[in-house]
Order: sequence, then C-alpha cells, then structure tokens
Amino acid sequence: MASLQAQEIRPYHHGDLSRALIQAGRRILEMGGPAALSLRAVAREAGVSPAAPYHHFKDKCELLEAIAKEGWMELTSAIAKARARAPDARAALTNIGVAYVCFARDNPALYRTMYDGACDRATMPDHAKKGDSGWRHVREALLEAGADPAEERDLELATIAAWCAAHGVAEMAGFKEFEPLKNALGGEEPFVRAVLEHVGIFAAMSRPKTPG
Amino acid sequence: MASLQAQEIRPYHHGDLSRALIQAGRRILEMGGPAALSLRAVAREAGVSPAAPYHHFKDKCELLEAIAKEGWMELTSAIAKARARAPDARAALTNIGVAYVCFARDNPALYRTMYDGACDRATMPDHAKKGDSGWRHVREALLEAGADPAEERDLELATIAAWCAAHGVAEMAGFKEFEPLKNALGGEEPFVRAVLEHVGIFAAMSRPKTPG
DNA sequence: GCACCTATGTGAACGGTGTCAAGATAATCT
DNA sequence: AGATTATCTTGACACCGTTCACATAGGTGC
Repeated sequence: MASLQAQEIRPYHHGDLSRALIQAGRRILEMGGPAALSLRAVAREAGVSPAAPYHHFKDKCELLEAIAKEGWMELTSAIAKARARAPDARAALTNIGVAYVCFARDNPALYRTMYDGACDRATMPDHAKKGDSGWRHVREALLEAGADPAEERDLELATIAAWCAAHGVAEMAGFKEFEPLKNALGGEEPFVRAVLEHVGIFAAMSRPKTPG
Repeated sequence: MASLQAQEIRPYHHGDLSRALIQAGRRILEMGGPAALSLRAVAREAGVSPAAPYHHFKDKCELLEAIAKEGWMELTSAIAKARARAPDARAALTNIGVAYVCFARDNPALYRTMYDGACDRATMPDHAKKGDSGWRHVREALLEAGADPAEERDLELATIAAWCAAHGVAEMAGFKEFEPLKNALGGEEPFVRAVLEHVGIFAAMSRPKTPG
C-alpha cells in the first residue's frame, strides 16, 4: 500500500510541498482521470497528511487552479512552437489548431480540469489572454494570414471563432463514432486537420468580409 | 427545512419514482448547478430515502444519464424547430447553430451534464445520431445548402466540424471577456450569430472543395 | 546558546457523499 | 387467503472536504 514515491524518510517539513502537491495531482489526473483527483488522494500521493495541503492552498479549488495554470502554460508553449514551425502564415493557424487539439488528446484529464475551472468562473484564465498567450498567438496568426488590422471587431470575432472551434474539436475528436473516418483519413492527426479545415476559419481566411 | 414539493403525505410506494427523481435532479441542477447534484440531494428533493433511487438506477451515473437523455431530446427538438423556421437552406444551418448555443446558455448545468456523460464514455449519446436526431438535422441542412451528396467523406467532415464549432461556442459564449463585444453587437444572440458565421462552416458552405 | 515567533506538519473530528445489506411495507399473482 | 415480488427505510461502511487543536522545525533577536 505504499505511495508511489516520497518513501525515503522525509523530514518533518517537506521543503516545497506546494510544488510536490501539484505534481502529485497531475500524476493522479493522468492515472485515474478527474474523478480520482481528491485532495486526500493528492496528499497521500505526496506522502503527507490530509490537512497539510491547507497550509499551501485555501481550497481544493485553489489546488486545481494551480494545476490548471501549469496546463495553460504548457498549452501556450505548444501553440507557440506550432506557430513557429509553420512554413507560412496561412499554415500557422491550422498548425496552431492541430497543436491545440493534440494537447487536449495527450492530456485529456488535465485539459478537462483546465476548462472546468474556466467554465466555473466564466472566464478565460489570465494566461490565455495576457502576455505570451495562446490567445495572442491566434490573433497574430490571423493578422499575418491577412486579416484586416483596421477591423478590430472582425479580428476579435475571428479569434473567438478559431478558439471556440479548436475547443469543440478538442473535446469531441476522441469520440468513438469518428474512428472509421479517422482510419480512412490515415490516423488521428490527419483527421483533426481535416475537421479543422472544414470548420472554415482555419482554411477560409481569405473569403469576402462578413456583412455587418 | 421542508423539501420543495411532495409534502402531501405520500403513500409508501411512490408510483413513478424514477420520473420524479429525474425531475428532482433537473430542479437541483437548475438551482445549484452540477456541484449540487448529489444522489442524496435528489432523493431528499423527491421526498424519499437515500437508498430508494437504487431500485430505479443502478448508479448515480445512470441517473445522470437519464437526466442527460432528456436534455438531448429537448436539444434535438430545439434544433428541429430552428431548422423548420429558417427561410432558406443556407439560413437553416446558422439557425441550428444559434438554437444549439441558446439551448446551452439557457440550460447550462444540464448541458454540462449532457456532455460530461458523453466525454466519459467518449461517445455521442444515442439520441444525437440515430433517428430524429440533431446530428441528422445538421447533415440534412448541409445537403440542402448545397453539399455534394456523392462526397460522403466531405459531408461527414462538415457535419463533425459544424457540431464541434457549435459545441465550442456553446461552452465559451458566456465568458466575461466577450461582454464588450456582445454589447457592441447588440446582445447575446447577434454575438453568437456573428461568431458562428465567422467560424465558417455556417457561412462558407459553398467554398471550393478541400484538397485531399 | 537561548527564547521566541512563525511556518509547516499531524491527528482527530464534523457533516456530507455513494453504496450496500437487511428488514419493513405494499401491490400483485395464484 | 397466502405467497411472491417490487418498492421503500434504516443503518452501516468507507471516502470526501474542511476545520480545529496541537506538535515540530526553521529562523530571528538577544
């Protein structure tokens, strides 16, 4: 019944428990999904009593947010890398979308945790909009692909649209119904790419302006 | 501390407890969100002991699925109505999208419950694909809007894309960051319509075929 | 070195949860 | 009517989030 780590005799004070708790939480998330992520389980996994986390996080919710924050930062860096690797501006947007969906596929429980927090507060996390953020990468990719910088409203609408589409695909791409099509297209990534390109904003950037 | 209903002296046997439990569950969902939806709370709300639900649902999960099923049926009928009301085939698709997002906005907790179940099983619910389903409505709307019936693969990709986009918008349209834009566009529904139209598949049905 | 303060850990406890087994009660079938 | 079956209740179990009082360790001023 030993915990998976931290079995070396730990000193009474841990040293960096908040960090250890976040890592333990992510480990549990990967192994057992969001349902397995109880505060007590995290404490157990970190080799610490159930009350210890309360000296570092006021809430279970606050720990979840710390875990989610890590996820957002990693998602941002995946987006940045995908954009940097693109051969041209038009490809960048699709690359970002594919990277986004792949991140969600590779870290499903983490991704759910990230968005659950966002939905509960009805807010994008800070890291998605400010500074070096995924949001900004999408916006800039749209501009480089030919969006009119003078039409701020259209640009914001397009950014929202792209983000929403990627999120939708991210949450649904794993559904079993799509397996035949996935196989027909030669795997998961081509499938995701094809869906994203059908969504439109990723492929049809240069269509005539929307009326309005 | 009285329960909200069922205070008339109920006979020992309820009569139609499973139905009452589903209704109680929906009431709790509306008032307190998904977090408030415990099996015991549902039993309390229905005026029944905590173990009673187990004679009708093997699990908490099974009750949630029953609640979600109701949600899917109502969503389907909202989609059907929206499609029927559209002046022409092209408008039908956008109308469906708007109806979808509005349903999610008006029943946020129910919508979350519906999709949580789907995500856990990595499957669309039966009612979304078979028979008179939202899925089929989208597919038919795409065909009527000019999709090539011979290109089955493209049609399925487009259906997936439209559904994913609507889902993404549904989950994010309530975010606070978008309020300024919402106001600028004259309210929630115009905002949703604009985002959906920017997503592309809803407006750019007639663009040239995708390569591949 | 020593007393003290603060940060960080432990243990036990509270009410809440999902679930189950055993028993009570009512409807139904013969 | 008696027996069977479906339904509901009571009571228990382990787990959960959270809080409290207390124990321990690291650091600071003397």
